[in-house]
Amino acid sequence: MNILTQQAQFDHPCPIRNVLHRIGDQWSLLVLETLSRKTLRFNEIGREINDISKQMLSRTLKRLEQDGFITRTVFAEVPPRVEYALTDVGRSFLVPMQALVQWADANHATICESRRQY
Amino acid sequence: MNILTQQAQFDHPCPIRNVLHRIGDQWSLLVLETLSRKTLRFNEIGREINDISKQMLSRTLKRLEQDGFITRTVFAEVPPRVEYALTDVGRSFLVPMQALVQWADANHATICESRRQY
DNA sequence: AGCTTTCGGTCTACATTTGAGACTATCGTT
DNA sequence: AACGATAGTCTCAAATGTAGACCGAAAGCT
Repeated sequence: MNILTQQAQFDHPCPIRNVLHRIGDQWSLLVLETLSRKTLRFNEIGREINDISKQMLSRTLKRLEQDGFITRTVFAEVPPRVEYALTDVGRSFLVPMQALVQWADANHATICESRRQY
Repeated sequence: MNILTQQAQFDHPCPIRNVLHRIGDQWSLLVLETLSRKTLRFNEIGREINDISKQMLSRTLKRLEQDGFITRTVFAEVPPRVEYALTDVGRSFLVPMQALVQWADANHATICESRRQY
């Protein structure tokens, strides 16, 4: 039993593993990285990521909002405008996230070589 | 288009996004964290994580091995013994990963509170 | 002697998640 | 008058994940 599992197995509502499970899905990191530069609208995020379906973008944004990483602001206009922006929590998350991205950047050549040799 | 997407969309074999996609799955971080303390056998890892299926453990270990994060050593014994250990690359990955874990630890109460309020 | 457990997986059948694309209503442009 | 943009939701099909049976040989227990 490690730090990631010790609470999850007792169905605690909020173990570390729970947190990592959210950010460790297919799209969350990508969305947060996209929002790290500036506030964006729904379709703008979709166009940046380029291969995310509307459904998954919608779900991912909703969960990130629930968890307090981002805010969702609706403007009463037609056509509708909805803007997504990082919260303080979201911005503080960028620090460890960018360390990860940098590691990936520095090591991806090595990893690809490893895959090729396999 | 951001740093994570710019190469993936051109089907480059090894963009940063490719790397993060692997580690950003359901189980990879958990397995790496489990192996961070010591070398373990297949079923030992399964018991530590506790709620991973054998199939996913098998697949996850195979991909981590392909990508060069871990080594797989088979001992010609009966019953069989197969040991998994971190490589240098795997160990270097622990640095940014543990920063993430610490962030999750420090912020999970806030996140849970945010979920509750939603 | 015979039964159970263990090892590291693979296989199959079922459940859950994801993706592609249609659909919504309103307004500005052509 | 038709078209596209807006932010989503809905439905159906495809992909992915889970649970549990199964494998063969050996060691431990009764």
